[in-house]
Amino acid sequence: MEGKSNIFTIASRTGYSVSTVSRVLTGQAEKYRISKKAIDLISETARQVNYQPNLVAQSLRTKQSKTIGLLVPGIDNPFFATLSGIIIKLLADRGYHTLLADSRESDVEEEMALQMFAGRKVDGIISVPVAASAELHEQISRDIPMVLIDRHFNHTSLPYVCTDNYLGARMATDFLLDKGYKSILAIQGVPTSMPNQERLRGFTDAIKGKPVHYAVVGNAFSVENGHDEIMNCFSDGARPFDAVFAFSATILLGAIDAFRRLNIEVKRDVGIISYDNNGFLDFLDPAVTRIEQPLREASEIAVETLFGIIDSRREGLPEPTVCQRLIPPTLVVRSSC
Amino acid sequence: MEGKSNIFTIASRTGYSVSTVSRVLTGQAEKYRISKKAIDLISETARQVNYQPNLVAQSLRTKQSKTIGLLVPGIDNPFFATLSGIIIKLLADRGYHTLLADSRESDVEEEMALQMFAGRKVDGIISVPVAASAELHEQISRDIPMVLIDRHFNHTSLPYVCTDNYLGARMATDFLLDKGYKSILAIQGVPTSMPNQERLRGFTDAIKGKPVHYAVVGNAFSVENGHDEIMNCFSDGARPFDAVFAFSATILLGAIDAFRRLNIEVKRDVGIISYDNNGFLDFLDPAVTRIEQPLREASEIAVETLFGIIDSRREGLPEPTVCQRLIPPTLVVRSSC
DNA sequence: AAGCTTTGCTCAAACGATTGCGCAAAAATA
DNA sequence: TATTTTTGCGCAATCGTTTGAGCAAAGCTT
Repeated sequence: MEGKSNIFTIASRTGYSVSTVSRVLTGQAEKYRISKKAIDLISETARQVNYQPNLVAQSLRTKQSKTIGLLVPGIDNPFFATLSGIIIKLLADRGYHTLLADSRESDVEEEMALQMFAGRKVDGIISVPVAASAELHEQISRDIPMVLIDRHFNHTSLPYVCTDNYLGARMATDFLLDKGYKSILAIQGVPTSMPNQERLRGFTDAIKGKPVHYAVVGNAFSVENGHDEIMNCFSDGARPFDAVFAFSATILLGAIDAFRRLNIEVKRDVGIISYDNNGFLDFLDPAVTRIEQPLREASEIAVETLFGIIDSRREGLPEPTVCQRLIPPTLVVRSSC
Repeated sequence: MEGKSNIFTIASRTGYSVSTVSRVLTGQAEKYRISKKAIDLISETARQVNYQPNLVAQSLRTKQSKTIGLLVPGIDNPFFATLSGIIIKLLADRGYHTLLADSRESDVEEEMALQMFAGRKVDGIISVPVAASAELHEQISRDIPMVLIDRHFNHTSLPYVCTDNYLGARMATDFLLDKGYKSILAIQGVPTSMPNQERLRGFTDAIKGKPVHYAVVGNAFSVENGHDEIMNCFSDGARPFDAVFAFSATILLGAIDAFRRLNIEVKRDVGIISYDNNGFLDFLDPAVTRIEQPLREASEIAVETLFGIIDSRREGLPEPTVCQRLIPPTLVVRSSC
């Protein structure tokens, strides 16, 4: 009834010791040969007093919190929101709870979050890192199993599962080239971020040696950036490019908005292709051709990998070989180019 | 250095007792008249061994977890993603962490989440409830301070802060009427959900007594629902309505898609207005007139209210008067009607 | 010099669980 | 009946903190 029942309450009400109660309640009755009578009485009493184990005390004693820390750089970004939704569900299915932190693309907030995870004694961490250096992540991962998702570091032994941004960008660019576009404007996001670098590399590699004019501009995964760069390039009637490759859906939106202002019609006047998962892109007119990342698959692998490490460390087994996976994205063809 | 330093390590390295160390490290040095020498030595040693307090042990002892449970019905829904982002930030600013659970619109998952929050001894709960009955929420709220956001229950004393869905729907409908539309189709979401009921009431009240033809269809806050209902009503050239009021952005998208298939042009052939915050709606063509909910303001009030309860309970003061707020939404006029 | 205050710290008991070890009673075996 | 084995359970330490109470030494007062 009261929200204050603990293992001791049950012990005194049943006349058994706390040890026995604990063993029954944690399902260790067999192992310790508790009588059926005791089991029944204790279970029944526990139900009556509406016993809820104190997970804090449990964590302290067992050194298992049944909690995973999830660190994303912006939960309000639909991409990470979707990703989080999938991961939270996968964790819940395994009986784990999620402590969510948002670094908001700031490395000091990231550091605070990681320290908090460590203090909270989470059993594992799934992180979309923002820091330039792997140092802190590596340090923490010595104590706590960790896997990176969506972004990773160069030259690190941390396990990660990301989509192959290089490949995705090549696919996008090749598609444009196949369609016969002759001059392509790439609008990039944060230049230092790993996905951006890979996309850029994919783009330039794809275009290398082809008789195609191109340029790369931009510096943020934002609507404004997309808008501004289009305004710069296409103002006063200029038509320097016949196709645009937006490195994110946000950039794309800004670009579309700018084109509308400039009275340039997408598809007829200029082809457009974008990166990112975003079902919304289907509702634009024309619907936008894009590179989609297999979020579910990536999440599943990441979670799988994480528990692989957790389990092996718990058992004292040698760690599984570090999983560093790049998953190929898919090209979703619509009518924007 | 090692990740295993605790208060005891520091005690033995400095020669002081754990009590003294604890008091220094929790900033209670003054209060207990610890010498400056001790303070300096202990702090310095703590830094050297990279001491991180074990928050689990701390929670157990102090009965304060510095954690708030946040329960949403679908983190992958941009609306709740945005809301969560704001709330997480507000909590972090106050030094609180967020345990996020996703009920996925299921009341059994909601129940599990709430029980989990209770077991985890969170200091407070912010919930977007999905259950039909307030019972469980009310029960839990006796132990743990709680505030509802976005949705609430009828006849409950639980504090909540929601946007005024009735008012929003009236505003939307009045706007359509002012514009001279004569026959309006409302596509609703989950009929049993509180926001939907209020929106429906607002819609019918606004239309009552006006010389206007109308209908209400639909049953889910989904793209499919929007699509299907439009297909039903407008198929084979029928034009039974000159305006559509979509009760959510998802519904709206489905509707737009259907109109496109039917070769019906939004704005010229039919006016459209929508509910929900979604910056994306500005990038549709035409941009969609809509009712936006002041998420930031609501979140701030909710967090404020929650800490009001937390603080007063901690101090043993009488609880603040129950805060039940309806915040007026705003009409964002674009060109879709 | 005796008594009173202040200073600076330590002791030990919580918080609510888990768990290795041990032990009495009952049952089985000899 | 004496011994061994099994059954069923309890004792007490432990996880890493916090905190009320207490106490010796130093300083002050008269």
